[in-house]
Amino acid sequence: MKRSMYCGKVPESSIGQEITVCGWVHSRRDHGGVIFIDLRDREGILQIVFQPENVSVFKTAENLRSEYVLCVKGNVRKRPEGTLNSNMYTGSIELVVVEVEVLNTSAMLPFEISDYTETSEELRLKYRYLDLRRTNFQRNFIIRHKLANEIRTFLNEEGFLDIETPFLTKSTPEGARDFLVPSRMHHGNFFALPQSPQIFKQILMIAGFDKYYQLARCFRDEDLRADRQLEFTQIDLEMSFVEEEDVINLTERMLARLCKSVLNMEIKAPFKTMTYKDAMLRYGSDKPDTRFDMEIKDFSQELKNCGFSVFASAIEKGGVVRGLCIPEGAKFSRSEIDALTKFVGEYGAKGLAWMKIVGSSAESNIVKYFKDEEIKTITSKLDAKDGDLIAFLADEEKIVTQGLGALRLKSGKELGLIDKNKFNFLWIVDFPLMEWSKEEQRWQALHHPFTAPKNPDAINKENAGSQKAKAYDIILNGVELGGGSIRIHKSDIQKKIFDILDISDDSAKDKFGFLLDALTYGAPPHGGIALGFDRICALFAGEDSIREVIAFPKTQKTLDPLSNAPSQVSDKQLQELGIKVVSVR
RNA sequence: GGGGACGUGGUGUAGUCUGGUUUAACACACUGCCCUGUCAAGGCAGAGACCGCGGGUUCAAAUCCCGUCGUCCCCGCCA
Repeated sequence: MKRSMYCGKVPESSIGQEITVCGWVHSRRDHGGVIFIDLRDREGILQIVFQPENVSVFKTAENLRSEYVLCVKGNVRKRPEGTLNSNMYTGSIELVVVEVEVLNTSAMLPFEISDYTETSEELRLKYRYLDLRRTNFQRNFIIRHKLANEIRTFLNEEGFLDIETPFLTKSTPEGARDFLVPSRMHHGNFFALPQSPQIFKQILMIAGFDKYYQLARCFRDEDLRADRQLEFTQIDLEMSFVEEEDVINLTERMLARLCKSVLNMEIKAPFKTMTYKDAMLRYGSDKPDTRFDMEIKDFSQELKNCGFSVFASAIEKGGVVRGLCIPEGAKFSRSEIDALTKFVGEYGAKGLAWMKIVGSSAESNIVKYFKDEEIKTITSKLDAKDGDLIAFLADEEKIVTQGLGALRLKSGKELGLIDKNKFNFLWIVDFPLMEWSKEEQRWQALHHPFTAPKNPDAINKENAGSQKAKAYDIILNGVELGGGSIRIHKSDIQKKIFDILDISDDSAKDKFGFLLDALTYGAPPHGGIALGFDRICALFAGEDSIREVIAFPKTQKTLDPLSNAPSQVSDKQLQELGIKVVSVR
């Protein structure tokens, strides 16, 4: 018997035909005199009917169990009146068995392959091949494939060339921790797996390829989160002879096309744009979720002379006072407010000041320190209404921004203010080029040190903090999909930037010398963007974690329960690589 | 490196706060039987866990304490 169709794709028009399908026993409903099997393949489910007239086939059906693999030949027919299932594509038809072959049996499953129960992720990952049989996974990876395919088609049409860059590259200690690969031929030397193809794609521009793209695997040896894995895929692209708006425009057209072709969703371009400064001030985040309002307001001017010493002194020390109105928060109990205080404490806030709005007045232990007009300013600026809670943070700007930003997001989620059907794309622009690192006492690039300044002639060590970058991040529903920039294409400017970043000539030469050299041989103006492909897949599939769109992910402790990686290696292997294990933690 | 939540038959959970009524409960899955229109099928019967692991307190521990391991979430980190 040879398969002629996918179970999930049998059309109503095939009624009356004899077809052959293959798949897994999804469920079995034995009525004694008639047995139904839901046969599942990657496209969906088809109901198979076994009737007692066909004695040998019926006997086989009585012994079928979950996840047995079958090949079934039968006749497609319309289901009898009143037995239609409108929840499935094949719900109006069924296959009456003529012949069945059991291709394989299955042991009892370690967990149910059901859309109705959640199993621990550890177990699911250990038996990933079973987990991946779930219909939502089959759907997720079809979406992932469609997205990848559509991206390639789009970029090909736009004249981009898909060029591979190496996995075995040079370690560049700026940025994330590298995965190191020991060199057998050169003991004591190491390759690094790429954190991104950044330098190579710039060199491809210098080489004249003009438009490059790659669905590039990247590696970062950092701690994991729901949206981070050790290895991940990014849509990496670079273009020559362009400015910011060219890359932005291309990205918008690509994303709008993905929405249309994969989700059948119309997205209007151009997308909204917000400056970095605005995003941090109003949303407390460089990746604001604009699906709900709840904007943060600054009171550093209005309250600098207020009677509440915590606020006044914070402002005097150069900090800020900002507030957030949580709708219907006045009903929060003391312990609920304590929990909020603890929550903002995770971001360094030493306390949380609050006022409950009851009727038209404010109530709390700090209200007495404020003049009536100050309260009025606060409530009107925040548009606070009866029953709301106003939360304030007073501290250095970074702590206030992060704390209120996180509180806004948490409250928005918990109060159900987020419309899950919205797809809000947003560009963040006008990024600072550098920020001061207190730990290292030096300037650090906000994106990376190859990002072009808006005004390269004006920049110096004194004004570096106020300089803007030709950089842009694309945000979707509060998730950073990716970012890019126009790069520096002149070696003198690149040297100047390294100088301001306190990367010495020797060190720059050692780390990035090959790029600096390349910039001296006719580098064209160029720029690009890198988008997190896994995050895009997760958002398009409606998943919260990128692990749901990656076939074989690692656990949070960076283990693979399926293969048991990482694992110890033999002494012989280590010897060949010239590696001595000094201590084992 | 730090904070939090969780860990109970194959799976998902209840029981833990307030130790004893527990012979550890329920649902699903599993095994057997019944059933000709179900679709998260139904009915009857059955098997299956010394409650992550180690130690302690107590007459008595799934329950309290200490330690440890594992998973997830968050902070740091992720140019």
